[in-house]
Amino acid sequence: MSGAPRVAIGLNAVIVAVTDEVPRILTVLPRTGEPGDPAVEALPFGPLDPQHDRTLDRGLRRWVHEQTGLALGYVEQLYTFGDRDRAPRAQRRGLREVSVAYLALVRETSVDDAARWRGWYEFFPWEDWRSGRPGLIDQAIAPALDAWIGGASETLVRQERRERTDIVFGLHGAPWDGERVLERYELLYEAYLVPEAWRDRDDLSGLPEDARPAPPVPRPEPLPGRPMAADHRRILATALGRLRGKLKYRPVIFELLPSAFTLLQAQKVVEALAGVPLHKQNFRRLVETGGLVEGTGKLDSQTGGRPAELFVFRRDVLRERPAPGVGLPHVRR
Amino acid sequence: MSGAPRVAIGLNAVIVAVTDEVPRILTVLPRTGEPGDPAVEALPFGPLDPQHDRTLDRGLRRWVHEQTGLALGYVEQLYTFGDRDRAPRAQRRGLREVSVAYLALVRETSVDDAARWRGWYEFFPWEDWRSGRPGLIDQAIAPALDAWIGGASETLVRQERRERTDIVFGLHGAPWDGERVLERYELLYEAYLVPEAWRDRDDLSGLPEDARPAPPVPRPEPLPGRPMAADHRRILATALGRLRGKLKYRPVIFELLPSAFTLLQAQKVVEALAGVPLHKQNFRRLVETGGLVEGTGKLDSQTGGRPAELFVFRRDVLRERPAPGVGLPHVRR
DNA sequence: CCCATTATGCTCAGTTATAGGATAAGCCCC
DNA sequence: GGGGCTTATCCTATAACTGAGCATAATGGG
Repeated sequence: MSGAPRVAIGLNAVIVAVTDEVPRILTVLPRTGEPGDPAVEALPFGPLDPQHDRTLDRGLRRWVHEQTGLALGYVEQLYTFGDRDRAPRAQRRGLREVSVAYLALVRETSVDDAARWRGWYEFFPWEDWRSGRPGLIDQAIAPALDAWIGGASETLVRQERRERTDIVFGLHGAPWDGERVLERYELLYEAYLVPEAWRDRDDLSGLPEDARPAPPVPRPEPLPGRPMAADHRRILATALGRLRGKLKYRPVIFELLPSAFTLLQAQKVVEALAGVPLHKQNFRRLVETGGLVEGTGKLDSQTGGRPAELFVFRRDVLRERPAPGVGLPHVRR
Repeated sequence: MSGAPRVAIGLNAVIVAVTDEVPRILTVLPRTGEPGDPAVEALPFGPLDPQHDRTLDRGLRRWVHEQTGLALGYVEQLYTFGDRDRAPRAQRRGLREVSVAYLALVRETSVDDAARWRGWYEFFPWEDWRSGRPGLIDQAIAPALDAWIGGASETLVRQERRERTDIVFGLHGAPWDGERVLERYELLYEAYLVPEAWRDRDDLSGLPEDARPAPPVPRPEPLPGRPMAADHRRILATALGRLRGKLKYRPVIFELLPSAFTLLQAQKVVEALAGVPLHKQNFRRLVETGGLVEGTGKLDSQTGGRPAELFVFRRDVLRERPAPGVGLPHVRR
């Protein structure tokens, strides 16, 4: 390492939109790839201008607008990532990069060429249960994790690994918890089942390894799911988990919907993010009796069947009820 | 301001314990007070060692232990505070201080002389509803906020202020939401009802003020509630709000309880943090049928009445149910 | 005009939450 | 040793909510 490390602070944005029932996030192609690298996309990233950015989120809005042309509306701080090994390349330059990640919800619009929309589940194919339990889990993930569990020499370690995989992936009778997105990704990372694990290891070769467990031999096949630069897929997982949790107690979907919408549109947005199908009549009952929406009397006849009434979000609900959300059902077994 | 501002990163800890039904947090007396300042306490604060602290929370644990002798158990990242004006004194030295705040839950123990335990509600007297709605709200807060609302010259601004005070303080028929701790503090800050608002303003004199609204004339009496250094009371408010939310869906109280406890002890801890009284029989049913605890068969006869059974936390519950928590009732009107 | 399609209204049973009555098992005091 | 106080524990009545599905309504397309 070259000299005493400095600390740099940056801002990451997970910018979410839902169109055509697909949840999407905005990615960029970082220009700073190393020669010969495959082109891995990254989350939009920008520095904090300590003099002029009055708050962190204003700084974020500023450079997101500069980089992509997007003017962000709803923005919420997500988490601050500061692990020493989170950005091995910066680390080799003697820089400790701490990044404050934000979640932004927008209505999808076209963006500058430098950026593009990507389906969220391209990065986490195992998170989309809208058509039932993804086959990927039983076909690829569970066997690979079994191999990882068996790769531990000590019984106790094997037991811990088994317990953890069961909980986070809902195996052997444990329920599936849609919010544990990050725990699932981190487990796959530790088990060397995502490409980032190997890449980071290579990037760190020569540095002290602390207590990092030995990688499995033979090297397992990486799972489907698009990798990202640095720890950005971890940030993305954090965002999805947080958003899924937030849906239940804050009316955030309306940030993603047009000002007037049908109830099915709203339901599809919730399903897209939660990753589970919902019961139509109950969803309707929930948002209507919960006072979250009010009918406009206008109809949308683009439905293919009976025209649907257009609804608008009732802002007053924030005043009336402490925690209005849409409430997701538990996935039953 | 002296030269181009640099960015410094620090870590703050909100360390919580509950003893004798009083929720407490650990404070320190910063040695860096300006001459003539009244002694304002601060949250424990320490730097990140970019070279040796592998993760942010390890850095936190390191210096918390060095400063106070405490070895932290449960630690969770809270929020990252980076407003330019959050630490006016550092700012005048040309430093942009970004601070990552953590929440730690411990069982109260004695600490080094440099630190001391303070009741949480000393800082937020209006948050403790265990004996009913605090008189402070109607006697002092509501009138002071009324004056602030009336102090706006434009009707629209007055309307917004009215709406906001109603929502966050549960006035004029709006429900009280125990989680809006930060919103309440920030409202009081904006209304110049907490000492920090005036202090920060004085500290910033000479600097550009942007769109900061003019302070009210005449200067209102500050409300009861102990002030803190910099924006630490804001951090504290964030922590209380987050903890109150978390109680509902994660079994965090057990971090604050001894390994064996009676159900009433557990209930009192929840009440202390949530700030509301709970129905005893229902609390018992909730934690018992929720599988959060299991009886040990041993009895505690220190109760003053019939001896209570001692219970322990069932770790297995994390495996069985996605979101086990104790569930707080809504405050009804 | 029949049919496919989507919207919307309604029911029903099972579950969960709120509130409180009733009883149990200690202690203190006389 | 019994009455009264205190806290623990069990249990029930009622209300509210949830998940699931049936039935009907309103379109457009052959």
